[in-house]
Amino acid sequence: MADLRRKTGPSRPLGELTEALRRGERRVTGPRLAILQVLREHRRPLSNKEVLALLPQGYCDLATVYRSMHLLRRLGLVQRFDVGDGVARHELRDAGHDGHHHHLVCRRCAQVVAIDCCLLEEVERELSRHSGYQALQHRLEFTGICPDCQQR
Amino acid sequence: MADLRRKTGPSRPLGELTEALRRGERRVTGPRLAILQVLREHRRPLSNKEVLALLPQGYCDLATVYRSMHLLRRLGLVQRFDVGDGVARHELRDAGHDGHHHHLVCRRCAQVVAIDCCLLEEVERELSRHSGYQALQHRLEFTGICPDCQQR
DNA sequence: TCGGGAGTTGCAAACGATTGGCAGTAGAAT
DNA sequence: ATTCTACTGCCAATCGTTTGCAACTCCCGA
Ligand SMILES: [Mn+2]
Ligand SMILES: [Mn+2]
Ligand SMILES: [Zn+2]
Ligand SMILES: [Zn+2]
Repeated sequence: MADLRRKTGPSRPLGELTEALRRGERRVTGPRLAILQVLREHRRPLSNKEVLALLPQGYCDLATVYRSMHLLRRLGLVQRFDVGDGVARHELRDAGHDGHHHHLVCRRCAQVVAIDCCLLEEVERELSRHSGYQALQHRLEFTGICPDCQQR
Repeated sequence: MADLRRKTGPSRPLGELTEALRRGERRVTGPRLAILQVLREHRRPLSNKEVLALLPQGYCDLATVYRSMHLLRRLGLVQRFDVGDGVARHELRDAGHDGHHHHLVCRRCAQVVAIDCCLLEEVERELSRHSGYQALQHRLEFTGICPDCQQR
């Protein structure tokens, strides 16, 4: 089995991201640029509130973060994650391949381990053949107790 | 690869379920029995509202459904699913093994295909070794376009 | 069979995340 | 600079879920 741990590479350049906006007939605004910067600098699933908090003081409204995140997702720039606590989180996608990936989250302290490789392509093909469903996608998240939290 | 489709067996008997309640120092009440009946008769992920609607008219309160579902989950009798639409769903666990399973849901009509086997035990072992995390669990759901919806 | 007490329930208010309306603001093309 | 719209801030509205509390009921022991 391949190494499951993820070696996070550098984020794709900001210019490439704004280019995606223009291609989508969307405007490159202050709030959107700032949100992209935050996502580029913090490469882990962030809630919209967290994104807002990481923005310059009072820089934009929470509703704008929500709307921007919807847009970025429609454009395929971010991936959405649901841990099951009723709060959506987003993370910038890597360049190249479709960039989707998965996580291992500690159930006590929420520490996150990123998982680089996805082992479900073959499963998806088989599942598609059996079920007749097409254009399969999946969401997969692991939880566990991290080494630190085990010592208590 | 094993057959991914799930052959749903009969539900575990009601007596076995109420026994679990008693073992957990909990009382076997009218609402809890009725909710268990609904879960036994509809073996697919149900939202709390759906469960309430399937109950005899005005039988119990939505808050009671929520509280009961929490309890059933703590006792390990039901499994919770999050499709990503902000609504939690629950399904009765099978007897025997830990009973967890996964689904393939159509993104257009929400038709559900149950997936019997879980192929992630080996992955979890490997992931635990690499990361040091313990007591791993996972949530995995597939989506796609079902055969019916493809013809449009 | 008959209390009594802890566990449960119904009802409504509270909550937190997310969305929608709307009038004013600001990209960007001309 | 002008103009056309997309976009934003502000705030109310939604929606799923949780919680406080008084009334009720399951269950055990007398
Ligand atoms: Mn990640
Ligand atoms: Mn199922
Ligand atoms: Zn994957
Ligand atoms: Zn599994």
